[in-house]
Amino acid sequence: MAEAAKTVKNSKTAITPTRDENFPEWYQQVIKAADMAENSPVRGCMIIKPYGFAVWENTQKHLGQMIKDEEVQNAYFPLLIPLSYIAKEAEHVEGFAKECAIVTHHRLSANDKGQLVPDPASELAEPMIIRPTSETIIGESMHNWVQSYRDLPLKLNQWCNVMRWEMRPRIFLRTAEFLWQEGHNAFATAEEADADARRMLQVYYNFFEDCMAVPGIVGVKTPDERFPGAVETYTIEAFMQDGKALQGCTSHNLGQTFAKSSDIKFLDKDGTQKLAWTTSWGLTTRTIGAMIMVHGDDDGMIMPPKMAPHQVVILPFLKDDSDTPKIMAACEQMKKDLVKAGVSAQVDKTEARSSDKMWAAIKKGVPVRLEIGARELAEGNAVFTRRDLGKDGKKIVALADAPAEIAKALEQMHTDMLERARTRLNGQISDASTLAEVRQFFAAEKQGGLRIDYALVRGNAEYEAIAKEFSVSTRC
RNA sequence: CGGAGUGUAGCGCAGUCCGGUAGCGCGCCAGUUUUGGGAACUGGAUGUCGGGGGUUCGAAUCCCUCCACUCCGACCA
Repeated sequence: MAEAAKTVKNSKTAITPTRDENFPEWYQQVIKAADMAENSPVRGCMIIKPYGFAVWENTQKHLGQMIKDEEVQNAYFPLLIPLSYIAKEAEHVEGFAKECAIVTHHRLSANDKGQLVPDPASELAEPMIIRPTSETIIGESMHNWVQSYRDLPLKLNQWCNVMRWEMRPRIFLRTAEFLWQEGHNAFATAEEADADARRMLQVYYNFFEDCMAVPGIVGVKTPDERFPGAVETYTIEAFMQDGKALQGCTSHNLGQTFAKSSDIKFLDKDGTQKLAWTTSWGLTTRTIGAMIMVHGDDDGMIMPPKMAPHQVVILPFLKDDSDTPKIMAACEQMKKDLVKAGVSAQVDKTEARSSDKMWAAIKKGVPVRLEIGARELAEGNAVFTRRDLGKDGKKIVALADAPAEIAKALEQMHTDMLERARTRLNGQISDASTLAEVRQFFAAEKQGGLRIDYALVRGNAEYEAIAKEFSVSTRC
């Protein structure tokens, strides 16, 4: 009887329901259990909590550097865009009109019932929209800044928030307000622009693999799914554990569409006025959702080491009060040694019981847990566990070797996570055994609230054929 | 924005049909014993019953209305 009860307890997962039982619900529970984000009083807008925001900060850190390495400069443009700007490009208007928030007044005043209302006297001569994307307002600056071919290429990026009034919001994946970086580049020739759109997609691809441990599948959007106004939209699709694809980020070759509407002209070497060619490329907080759905398990989040708010959590095991100062000092010293070895670490100083601290770390997906108690100090050992290997992944090393060993383990963990995700992805796609099934797979429309676009594995002739049919490319 | 469902303590829920003192489990706080993959006992605190309006002696419960969330559609750069 007691035996049976114990079995049940041990087999319990931290997250209910499990991935198999209800994937969308599992996703939300993981976010809650990891304390990453929550819904806000404002419809469709999320509150990103410190543990979730730290993941975004790591995105800014790693991807931000990769973008700078492409000789792109950071800048900042206004949140509000005059309505006339966005109205300059017909297709663009068509694409965004239905989800724009509009600012029409600049002041409140009390009406005769004492309620605060927009002051009728403060109505703006021209309404402003809250940016859903910044092509038009950055185009206006490019118009001013570009005179000569010597001013090109001009490469700008901004980290900001944008707003798209989504009807069915979903935390991280589709929110009315979200954070992103948007890059906007201008070139003198069509060839340079297309090469740039592809190169920036490659930057994202590298970020997906090298930092998020998410294997990407590169594709080109079909004409009706292109960014409004774009000549070509390149995309990276990531595959979730439920077999669905999620658009991770996009890179657009905008041709001369926006150069035309914003009048971005330059005097070329040959003395003639020419229109510039532009690109834009963006990656949003949605990728955090993708990371969760690619890596999480039934005990919660598993953070890829490079994206983890802290890579190691040091768990002090305290029993006897007299040992406490000694153990805490050892933990703090270990934290310093880890930092010296290039590993970010945090000591769990909460008063929770050891097992609760451990479960908190498991649910948050901290890559490595390091246990330090009286036993370790007495034996001169350190016990650490990789989150992705479960309780069987415990490793015992000499206390002094721990920092180096953990640094090594984190690297291996990244490799393993990427490999695991890639194997799963290949399995999902090769499950479709006939050409008809594969075609159906790529042509599939929305399922369970997540959009399925299209994707394919590179280097397979059959998939290549389908790729052609669905206007998907295997390389960028 | 169309269809369906839900809103009661921090979380998960019962109570609503048939109006009559606001409940349960977990969590939280205090204490004791415990402590290395989710501890046990004892005691305790916590509610504009989503908001507003109406019916009634009396509303979580009935009626109207608004709001939010979840799922299914539509939309999705």
